[in-house]
Amino acid sequence: MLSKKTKYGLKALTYLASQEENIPVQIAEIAQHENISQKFLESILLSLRKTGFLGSKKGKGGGYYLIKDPNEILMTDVMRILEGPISLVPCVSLNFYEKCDDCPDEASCSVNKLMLKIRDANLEVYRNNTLADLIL
Amino acid sequence: MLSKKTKYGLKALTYLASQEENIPVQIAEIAQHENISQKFLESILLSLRKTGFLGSKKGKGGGYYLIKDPNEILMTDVMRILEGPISLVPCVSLNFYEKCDDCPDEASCSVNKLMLKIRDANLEVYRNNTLADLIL
DNA sequence: AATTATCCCATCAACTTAATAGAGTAAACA
DNA sequence: TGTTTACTCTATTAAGTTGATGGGATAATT
Repeated sequence: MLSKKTKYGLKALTYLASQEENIPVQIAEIAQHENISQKFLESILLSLRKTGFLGSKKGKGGGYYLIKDPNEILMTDVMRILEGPISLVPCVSLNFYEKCDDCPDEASCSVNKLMLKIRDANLEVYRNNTLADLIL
Repeated sequence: MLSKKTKYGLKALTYLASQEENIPVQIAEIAQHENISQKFLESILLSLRKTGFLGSKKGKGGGYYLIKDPNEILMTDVMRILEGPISLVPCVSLNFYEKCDDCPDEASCSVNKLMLKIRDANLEVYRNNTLADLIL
């Protein structure tokens, strides 16, 4: 299941992408428009800012705004920040590789085999979709 | 992340598929061979039996065995039993469809749009892989 | 009857998620 | 300069899920 964090994050990014560029949008406005708990959205936007997707401005007229062009925001990057590894199993992860503690040999592991295919299928989608593609 | 239930279930199925047909294999043997908690595996195999993948036999010489040919066991079916819906969001699920409570309109939802593509990509993999494909 | 191994109940600790509260900081404006 | 505005940060918490375990019931061999 997709976490609400990711769901909310994607919705917020989409909302920002549909706004005029570089005009800060307040958390409250996004939260209201997208039916999101404002406090929860706060922390999500913060993490998107810290990872270089968003800029922010404090005080009156402040808010969050996209830093990059929506065409250049890849879903691979967004998903890794919001949802974590794209792989369902660490032993097939490109960015978060880890050996499975219970598995003696990856080469002969049936789960590894299947999850490798799933990883590639998902990467294919995320790599070929930018934030711009999510806007109607 | 893939649940351990699914991981263990897949490993157990693979192990059974590599055995002689119709010869029951004991839980203990599978658990030992695949490094799985025996008690946990018990409940997994039980659910695979109740859903028509496995047969079982009690008493001495008992155990679990595959009912169908590995070539005819689709990963779509296995995954739905072990892991649940293939879709990451209920609003794009074929078998477990549900409207999102927070989303007023699916047609204009960016999450829906992306997750539809992910669902199709995953279905493509699971539909084209049988248990037989997992065996080396 | 005794042994073997599945069946099925119920419990439990650990972890994660989603949400909330509240105090701190920086910018704008009068 | 002081007040308002809105992001920043930490901490807490309720609820749910996961993975594991224990114990007894049931059925099939020997």
